[in-house]
Amino acid sequence: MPSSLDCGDCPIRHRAVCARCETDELKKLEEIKYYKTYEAGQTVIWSGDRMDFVASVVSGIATLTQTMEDGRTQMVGLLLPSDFVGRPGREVAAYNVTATTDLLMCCFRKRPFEEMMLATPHIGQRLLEMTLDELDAAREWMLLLGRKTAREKIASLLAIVARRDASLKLKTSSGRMIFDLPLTREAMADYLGLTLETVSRQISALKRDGVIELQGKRHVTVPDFDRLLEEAGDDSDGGFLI
Amino acid sequence: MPSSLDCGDCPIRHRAVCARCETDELKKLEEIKYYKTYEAGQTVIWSGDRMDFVASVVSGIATLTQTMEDGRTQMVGLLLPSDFVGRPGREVAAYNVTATTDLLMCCFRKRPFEEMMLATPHIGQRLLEMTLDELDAAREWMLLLGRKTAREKIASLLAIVARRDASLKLKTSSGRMIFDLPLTREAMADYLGLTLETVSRQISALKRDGVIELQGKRHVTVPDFDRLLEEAGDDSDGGFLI
DNA sequence: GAAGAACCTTGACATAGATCAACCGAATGC
DNA sequence: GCATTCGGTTGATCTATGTCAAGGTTCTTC
Repeated sequence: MPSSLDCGDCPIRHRAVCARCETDELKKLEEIKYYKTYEAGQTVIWSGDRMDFVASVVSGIATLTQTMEDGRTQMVGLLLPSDFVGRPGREVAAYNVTATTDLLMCCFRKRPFEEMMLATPHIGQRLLEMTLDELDAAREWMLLLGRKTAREKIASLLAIVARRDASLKLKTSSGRMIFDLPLTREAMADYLGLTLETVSRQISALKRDGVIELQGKRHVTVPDFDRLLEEAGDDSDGGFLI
Repeated sequence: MPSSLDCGDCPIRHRAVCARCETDELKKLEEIKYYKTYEAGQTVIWSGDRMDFVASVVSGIATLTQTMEDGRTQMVGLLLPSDFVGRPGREVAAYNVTATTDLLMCCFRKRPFEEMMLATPHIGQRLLEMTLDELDAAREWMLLLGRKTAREKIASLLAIVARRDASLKLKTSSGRMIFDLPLTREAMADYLGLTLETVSRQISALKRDGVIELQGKRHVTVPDFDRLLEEAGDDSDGGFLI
């Protein structure tokens, strides 16, 4: 059924690279697109591999990671529905891309996509906007990695996931919030520049202190979102606009 | 004299946002541009302030920093000649921008620049390219912040500065390299997510181990660039293409 | 329903880097 | 010429987080 999806019915229609496209532009995109699925845990691309497509995440979650020769790994991107993968003009993948849940991607062969970008300013404009947003997120993340304590890192991650989840469900980010963690403790550690043991301990500590409640390992209840933000060390003024 | 600079003679002509512009496009840009200078140490903008211009760094160095309420600060961008400051479509600065050396900026009032961007695809195209480069750099930096040791962080910073300096002088990045550090120990600490004491100690250690030589506090000689890269823990294959 | 395999938690201990503090040298100001 | 400030170095000590190790749940597979 994925291969029959019509752009008009696409769940990420208004947020992805194609968000600004007119119907005729969409029709052209439709001609060069194809769908691809990956199972949870599967690798989408290895860093250094030739990559002859770019893509949008339609559903599911993927991660971008970098690794050092000795195996230390750092997540450098968390790809959620509507996020874009790949770089026009680049031949080779710069990061490992891994599906952390079952994943559906809307792919475009690179060459035709690049040509369309030149012919269709709307695509480039939207991609610029999305890239600037990602750059802002990366900079927020740099503050987290460089200066926050382990507890603040965990609280920040929980706040980010909570907010994203709320925005998907069109709810406000305040008061009591309930959501599922889409990441293992290890993936969280890779996101936060910690070890998985420290992640586990700090989650236990936040639970003990009543900042969060847990049902199982992944299902989280935040009784008071403002309290969580305090723990994250973020400026109270909100920050993230997404 | 800055205000009389002609785009044709501009030192960053072929690397800045205007790099792809044709002569007639350049002429239009020339009408809305103005120059501004800042002294070393001066703040260009405070995070949260209204910002009614965007700009290119023409000469000198500036930093982008984020701070937490309690004063912890993390550098999230190092702006070198040709780098772009500000975000089209954003009213308010998201970061502190500080001149670390005397600084010359080529400014455009935001509104006219945004209009030109819509009318002139070359500008948006180039800005996209530059933003993607910055995102890659930010991700490299995230690996550094999250996973590298203090010694590797210092070595990485030295390698980055060395490479940038070499590319300015149109030299190759290998063998013996000599350059000046454009940052204080404190600014390096803010870049690397360390304290200035740790920076100082690790620089002394690299010196003791013969990885670098120092003349004064800022003038650095790297006898063997490959050795430095090993210390940085980077994949031997180079990485940075700039 | 036993045996693995993931995934997670917790404890004991080690250590890299932070913190606190003293001091140095070169500018800068009076 | 003396005092002050700024940027930097180095030492002693503390601590947050990493490392190593054991054990617990839950789910899958046979």
